[in-house]
Amino acid sequence: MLALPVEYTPIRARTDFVKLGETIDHACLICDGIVARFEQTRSGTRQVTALHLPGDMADLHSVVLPKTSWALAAMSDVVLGRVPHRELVALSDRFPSLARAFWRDCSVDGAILGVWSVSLGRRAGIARLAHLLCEMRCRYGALGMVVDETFDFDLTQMQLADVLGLTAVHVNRMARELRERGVATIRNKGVTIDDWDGLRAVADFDDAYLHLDHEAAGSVGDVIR
Amino acid sequence: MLALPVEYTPIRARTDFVKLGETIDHACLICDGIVARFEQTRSGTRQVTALHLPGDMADLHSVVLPKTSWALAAMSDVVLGRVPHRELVALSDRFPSLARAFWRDCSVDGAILGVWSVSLGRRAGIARLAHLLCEMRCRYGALGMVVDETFDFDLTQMQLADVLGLTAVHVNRMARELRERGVATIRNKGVTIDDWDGLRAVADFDDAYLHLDHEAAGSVGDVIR
DNA sequence: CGGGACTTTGAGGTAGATCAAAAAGTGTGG
DNA sequence: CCACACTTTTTGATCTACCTCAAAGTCCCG
Repeated sequence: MLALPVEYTPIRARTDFVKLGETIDHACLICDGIVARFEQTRSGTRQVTALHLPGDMADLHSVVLPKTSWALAAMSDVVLGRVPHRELVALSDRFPSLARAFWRDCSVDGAILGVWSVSLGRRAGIARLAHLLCEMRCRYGALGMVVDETFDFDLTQMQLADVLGLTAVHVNRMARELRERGVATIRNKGVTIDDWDGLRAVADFDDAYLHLDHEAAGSVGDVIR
Repeated sequence: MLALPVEYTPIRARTDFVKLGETIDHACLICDGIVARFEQTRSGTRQVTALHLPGDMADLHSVVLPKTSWALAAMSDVVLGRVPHRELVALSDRFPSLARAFWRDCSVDGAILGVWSVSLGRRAGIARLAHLLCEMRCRYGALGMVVDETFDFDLTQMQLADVLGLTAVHVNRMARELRERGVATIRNKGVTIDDWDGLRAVADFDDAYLHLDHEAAGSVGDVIR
């Protein structure tokens, strides 16, 4: 259906490849790896506001808001597909249903961020970490990337801290706690869910907000590839 | 331009008028008052994820995600304009630029939520409150509703606590602190900014994320009215 | 084999929670 | 216009989750 001129670019782990306040003319499709959207305070501490997995468009909203109010960082080695805004605008002009798919994608992004806000504002550290693992289990699951209740989610504890609004030291202790409770194990190169129901209970997790049930349409990434 | 069939409905203060998990067929334009979007944990504590002022569409994303993963509550007496999804879909089908305006509106909503997440995850209570006041000052300002550095922002401290991810007791102490530092005064029926630069410094505030500069297009509410 | 990044553990400090109760508003009916 | 009930604000005292600082242990890569 769509032969878009996607420009593939490899990005090294821990590179900030979109800066705050830049005006950009393309959107980033994640082909491989993990990308974090983040912002920071004046003192320099970071808060990650989204994690993007393969198939996600990391900054589809940049099509309608080309001046960024956030930045993007590669959490692992990443392969990016850069899609010009121009093409996406043309496409959304021609196909209203596609325009709505883009709009929907940005809305799901917002729904996820809403749930993260609840974690940041109202959940204890242990539940925040558990909740993140639940979400990642579901999202990797939808990509068919969970084998034996194990998936490759390889962030350093410092990176996790920036996602969870905690310090690396506290993340370490919470990870130990989850391991000792027998619900999940965070290892180098991969997370294993040892007790899904137990983990969900700790996290107070309900997957409805991920909107993974979407009738056949799949992700925006699917449409483009 | 657009004579949409808007159904006006008054809502009493502190009513939850859209429930979690509902499937809705209309979007809510705020004509008067303040509406909070919120979610809650199993234990019942709430986290507000957006505040909507007059002219805002509180749940434009429901057009593309009709099954809610959040709820709406009236923080004050509110006048709502209900707009059928059907009409908005028809409109976005016919006018691609309007579809993009809706998409943009949802993206700004996401940008604001991102900044709130940074506050929740990385800022101390005093800065969170200061940041919220800065944002409200800017948003009410854009509506022409700030007179003498004072605007009508009348939430109880418990409601503020649900926005800021704090307890009401702590909000009270932080409000006192801001008053004692001479930067802002929270009073019944209204907030006064006593020292804008001072408040901004406490908050670490930069208004770029609000995207208030939009070239003439104005808010989605403007388009509909 | 050596150096740098990451993880793990410990000890002590603090922002904010929790619990409790008094003071100040606000609205209602008589 | 007052009395009463109810909500909201304010203040105090104590507790705890999480931070900070520091150092040792582990892993990884050249």
